[in-house]
Amino acid sequence: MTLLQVYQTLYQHYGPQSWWPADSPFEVMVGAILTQNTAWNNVEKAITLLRSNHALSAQSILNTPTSELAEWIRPSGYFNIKSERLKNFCTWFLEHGGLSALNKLDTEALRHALLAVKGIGPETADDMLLYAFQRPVFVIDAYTRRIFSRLQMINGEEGYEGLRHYFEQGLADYQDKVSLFNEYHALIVIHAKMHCSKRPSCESCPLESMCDFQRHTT
DNA sequence: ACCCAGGGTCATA
DNA sequence: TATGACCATGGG
Repeated sequence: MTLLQVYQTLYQHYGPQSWWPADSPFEVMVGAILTQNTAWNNVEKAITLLRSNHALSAQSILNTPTSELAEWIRPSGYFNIKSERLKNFCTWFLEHGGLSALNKLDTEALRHALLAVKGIGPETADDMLLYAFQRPVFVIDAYTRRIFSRLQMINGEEGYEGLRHYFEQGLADYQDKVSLFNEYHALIVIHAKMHCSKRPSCESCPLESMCDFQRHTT
């Protein structure tokens, strides 16, 4: 079983996902912070509140008192921490000259700069790199670990960077990596919600024939 | 009432 | 390096 075959199976079953659901790259990045360990449904409510308060720009977020910002993003959970993280990110964003200036950095430099922001870890940074900056970076999340260890393609104990390299190397021959990685991660998330959450429903799962789930649990 | 979600930081050993 | 505690809402 290859990474490309798994991708094709998911794509044929679920179709194109056209991620990331947002109106602008900046909104992608805000969403990436708000969705940390949180259901996307709750993030949408928070973003709607930010939009209705005209707080979907770096400057307007920084102009908002942290306590008020926390109220607006309350539905996304962890609202006190996340309001701090949003402000950290916005300060960084403006100090680096905004989107156009950041886009001139190469991918490694941009990734390093993102990871220096308090509140942005590897997955959040890679969400931003792939879905806001269109860089060929494969996003690793808990679903990726779960699905591919059940497929016995990884053991699940690898570190984040190790897994990222595994996926990026395994798909190195592919032409349009940004589009492929974009769809692939989206398909992993959609598929996991349907079939591979911590309470799996394996009936009519498109990966059933390759999946090892029963042997793992019994 | 319990489990989980499109993580990350910090203190401790 | 590797655990554990903590953050907090809303849907199933």
